[in-house]
Amino acid sequence: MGGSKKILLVEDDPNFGTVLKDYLTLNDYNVTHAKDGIEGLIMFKNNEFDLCILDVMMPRKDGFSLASDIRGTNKEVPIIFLTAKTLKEDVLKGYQVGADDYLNKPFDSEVLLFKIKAILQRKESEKTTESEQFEFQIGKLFFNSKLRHLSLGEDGEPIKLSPKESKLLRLLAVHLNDLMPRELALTKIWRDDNYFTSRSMDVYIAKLRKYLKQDENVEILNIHGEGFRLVDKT
Amino acid sequence: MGGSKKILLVEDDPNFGTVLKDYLTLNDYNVTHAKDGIEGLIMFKNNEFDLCILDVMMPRKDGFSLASDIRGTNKEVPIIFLTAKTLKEDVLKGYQVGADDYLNKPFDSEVLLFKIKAILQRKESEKTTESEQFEFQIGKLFFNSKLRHLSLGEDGEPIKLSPKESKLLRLLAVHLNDLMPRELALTKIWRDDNYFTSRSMDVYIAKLRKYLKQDENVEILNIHGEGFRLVDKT
DNA sequence: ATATTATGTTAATAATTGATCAAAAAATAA
DNA sequence: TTATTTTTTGATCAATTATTAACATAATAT
Repeated sequence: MGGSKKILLVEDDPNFGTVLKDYLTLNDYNVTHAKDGIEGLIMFKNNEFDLCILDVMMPRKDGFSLASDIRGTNKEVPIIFLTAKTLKEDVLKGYQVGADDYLNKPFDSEVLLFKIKAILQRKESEKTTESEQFEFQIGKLFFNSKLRHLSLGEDGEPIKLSPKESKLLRLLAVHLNDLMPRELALTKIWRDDNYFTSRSMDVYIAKLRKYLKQDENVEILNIHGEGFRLVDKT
Repeated sequence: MGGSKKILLVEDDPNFGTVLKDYLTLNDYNVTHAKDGIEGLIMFKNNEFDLCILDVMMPRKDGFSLASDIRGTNKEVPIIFLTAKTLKEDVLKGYQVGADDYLNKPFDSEVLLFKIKAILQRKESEKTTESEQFEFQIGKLFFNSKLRHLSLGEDGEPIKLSPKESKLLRLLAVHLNDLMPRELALTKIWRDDNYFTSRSMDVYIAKLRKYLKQDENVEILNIHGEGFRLVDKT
């Protein structure tokens, strides 16, 4: 089945895990079942998943720790926690680590399906808005967001950009000559919108401005309170 | 306080409702408390809310029914249900009617805060995708409400407008040659209709009039006690 | 006619947001 | 580990924006 979404299920209870896997498989999801956090992380790194369902209490590496690691490499993939505990600290910890949803065991499987569907739909509509374009020409500058190279002319000696520099420039380039909302960058790249991430972003804008000085027709303008605009006056 | 989000809280238990309202207010939300579904619906129709928190079991009109009515006029606003019941049918019903989240009473208030924050952030970033009209031509003037630019001719040197200036001009432009009720601007832009916001709006009208002088055929007229009218005599 | 309320406008002030440099902290590679 | 790169944070300054006061005129009602 080609179009089925890939789910990473990390659950140490073999019975429950198997049942859940079968249930999801029956509902047309492509499920990979990892037995603990360590295994989960390895599988995550070696595959591309559309969604992660993590048990919280697991030997070797708990769900929170795993979620942090996952977020370390991927700030996009939706995460759902399964937990027997209803402790407030746990719930908060979950949201802090970037959970998309939370389910207390025992839960109804139909509810889980609903949530999965809702979350995947949300992500889907976000994704279609922005293509996976990674090569841009901005004035005389050539920018490859995958290689993180910025060069003057197609084969000038490239400046190497850091991951965040590159992601930010890419977002700006996608919205060339148009507004790139501050919030968009903060939620997409920093995954949190607060005073500090906002300051951090400003620092990156300053860095990019330096790089872009190579072409005097290219600049990043601020729209106060809204965001930034990468303009090409050529 | 300008930036505080407006929450409609519909809860029939007076004690619980008041406590919750106070708690949210303390956390910088602007809370309107309705005592039952009917009152909630009236309030919803007369205001602009960023989020609705609805109790499920209420006299006169239950939360689901209210949610349907709300969705009837607004498909965007996030809805959180509060419920004592944990019935699966209820949860599904809630999601079907367009709930964004679900909380079982008793819940921890900090968790609620987290959810509110998460949901509002999500909606905020979705909003930027929205395709609202943002380009207007008024006489010889070209106005882009997203970039907050006003220029004489399609590519004249643009005047930069402030956020409120831009929002107000946009509302006027949407109602070009027609009445733009004072109340509309106050609820939509200032999110509060009182003496001070009203005076503030007058200040902004004065500012806009200055900008619009660029085209002698464009002006803002007052309709005493009603609002303003942006006219293009061309 | 006059009291009252609504609007017009300018300017001062307060509050928010952004730019930039430098240093600390954290993450990653050698 | 140590070295290097990347990211965050702090501090300071600059720019922008929103609100309010003050004083004006205009419209309406009694």
